[in-house]
Amino acid sequence: MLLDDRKRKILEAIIEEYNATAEPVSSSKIATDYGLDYSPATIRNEMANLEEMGYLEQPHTSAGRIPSSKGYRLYVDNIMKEKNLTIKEKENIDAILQSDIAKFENLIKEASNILSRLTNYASIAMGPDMESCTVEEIKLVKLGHDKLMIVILADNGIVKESVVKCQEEIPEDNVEIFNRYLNYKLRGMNFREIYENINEYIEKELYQINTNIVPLMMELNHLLTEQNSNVYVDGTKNLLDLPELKKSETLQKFLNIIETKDVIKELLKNGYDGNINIYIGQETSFDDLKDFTIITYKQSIHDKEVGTIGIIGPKRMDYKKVIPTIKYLGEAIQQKINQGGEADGRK
Amino acid sequence: MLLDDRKRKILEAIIEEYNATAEPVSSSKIATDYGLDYSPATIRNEMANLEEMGYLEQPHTSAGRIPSSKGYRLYVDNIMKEKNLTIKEKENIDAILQSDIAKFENLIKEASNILSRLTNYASIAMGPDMESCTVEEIKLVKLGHDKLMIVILADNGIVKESVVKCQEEIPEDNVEIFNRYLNYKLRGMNFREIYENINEYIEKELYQINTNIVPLMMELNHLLTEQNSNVYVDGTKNLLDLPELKKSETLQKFLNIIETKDVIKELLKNGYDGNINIYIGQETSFDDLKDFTIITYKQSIHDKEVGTIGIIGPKRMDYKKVIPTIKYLGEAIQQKINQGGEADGRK
DNA sequence: TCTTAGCACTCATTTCGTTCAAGTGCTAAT
DNA sequence: ATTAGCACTTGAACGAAATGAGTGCTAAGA
Repeated sequence: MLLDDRKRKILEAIIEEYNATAEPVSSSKIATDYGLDYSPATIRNEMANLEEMGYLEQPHTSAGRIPSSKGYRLYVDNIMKEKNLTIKEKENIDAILQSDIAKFENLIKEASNILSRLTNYASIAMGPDMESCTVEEIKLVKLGHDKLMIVILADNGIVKESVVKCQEEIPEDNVEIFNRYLNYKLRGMNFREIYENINEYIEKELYQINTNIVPLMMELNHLLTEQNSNVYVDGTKNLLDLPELKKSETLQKFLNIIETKDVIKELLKNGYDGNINIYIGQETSFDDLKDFTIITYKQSIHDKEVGTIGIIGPKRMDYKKVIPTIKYLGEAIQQKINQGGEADGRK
Repeated sequence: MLLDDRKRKILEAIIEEYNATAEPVSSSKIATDYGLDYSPATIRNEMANLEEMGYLEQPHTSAGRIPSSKGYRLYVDNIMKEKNLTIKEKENIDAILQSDIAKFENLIKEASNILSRLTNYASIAMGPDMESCTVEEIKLVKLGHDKLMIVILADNGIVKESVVKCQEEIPEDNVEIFNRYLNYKLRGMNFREIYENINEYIEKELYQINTNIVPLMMELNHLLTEQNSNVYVDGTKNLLDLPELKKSETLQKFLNIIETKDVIKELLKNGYDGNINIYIGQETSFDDLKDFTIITYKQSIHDKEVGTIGIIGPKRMDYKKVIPTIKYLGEAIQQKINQGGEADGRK
């Protein structure tokens, strides 16, 4: 069967109506309210066709139709026209991003928070996988009389740090020695390499100088292996009022996704076609996600992934608006990341 | 009416039964299963009395009784006997706390995570209010060619840090000057004092040396004012299966508490009688909390508050077990915090 | 050949009465 | 003071009937 223009128009109308009401859409509604000059009967025939083609679904025989994931996919890819952000909206986003957030993890969290407020869905954010990063610099900083802070600057610009409390005061010059030695040994090395091979060796070398190297190296190891890919979710609250979550079963499923985070992590890690990825309903094969859509935007610096932001909301999502929003924000952040990087340096 | 021993025994039995089943408890159940040598009719009379005294409630005329908040309060304060942790359980907790987590925020999060796993309820954690802290030390650390990390050690041992990306490379000796100057000016000063008064002055003084002082001071300000009292919630998932959350209305209320966090923040901040505080149901006057109990434990170093951990669960909570657990964990952490502080320093 | 009016049919939802069982409160006997 | 006995209350479960939204199909009209 051919997907002619009338079918597209009808599908579009159904999606728009369904997005607004979350109720199955009847033929008469489309016939009367959407300016298509056909009788309900004709619409009905077309709806039957669209269902046969997999773009619509029918909850039960005597109900209206709702868009299937395939229907939404078609809509997103071929039918809808993205609604550009107004200048006002853009200015808003720009303004929020003005402030100097240099610590990347914070930037990504902040961005995700903005996103959830902007879209009124829940937002998700995840740091990068650091395994393949290399060490650009290590610094040990003495704090007070008994604390040492380890700071690692990675080649993707991300800074990781942690504080170790020592048993006794460490002389300043010991710190200096550690510092030099660690940099000498570890600079340029891969995170994974370091914790797989070299640790024990260094520990032995430095143990004679100061036994406090032991907890220090433990913490260093911890810093290197620590999952940076923690998933942050924000704005869950936005979704709680959705009619699709009124059934406590769906709500449970949703909370399960949000709480366990494994599924989200999995999704955010993959992503194949460019920065922006859209997963509509059962496209992901995670059953719990079948009523939800996730849209992600991957951030990178010089081709190195540094994190991902995104939103999760009902399949019945305002794609026309949400997609441009996430794109704009994603690009704005991208620019902000690259800004000081090397390019213009203008503020 | 007098609260005699038999009444207490019956109340105890009812609470125990209700805690196990989450169903209204009938007189016959108590009479047969709880070794009280009375007939259902007698129990029934006593139940009526207990209700009159406010310790029990009746969902509707022909139902059994459930304990009221007042009933639970009496039970917790005067009736139940805390069930001491087994040696095994204590060892378990000790073992988990072994690892060297020096950054306080992480320690408190970790502790709350343990708590949620130990109790099977949701756990909450909150950092301290830093407003009244004083600066013990400030360090600026140069990272790479264009980044500066600001590190502040507060008098309660908490370390705060942030990274600023600069417009151009800052010479090592400028950093040194900043460092000395900031320490000279700010050491011993109160967080609030600093951001209220002195900032602008310093900025002027140092602007001539290097204009990058501007974003630096902005970030410093941000570090000082930043709400450290963020509330972390963990293990929400544990509660989702509870029968009391089967009604989507209660679930919504619960999620609202968890998401907005204001209520929790409020509670965690107050707390009047010692480290441990127990809020049972409507004792808090937050209506959404009326079906829940929150137990908190306040952590401090040398009388300075450094954070709070706690749990949130159904009113029908296993108090006998939970309270000793939270006490033990709280004290263990307390010890861990104080450990390196100045006392013995033994590992 | 495409469109549509008309109508029978399906099925979720609502409503209402009935039954059922759990559990109480009260009275009277012990 | 305790308790057996019994009437009474009430939520929950079940089923039948009514309701109504919306479809699918047929046959007539453009």
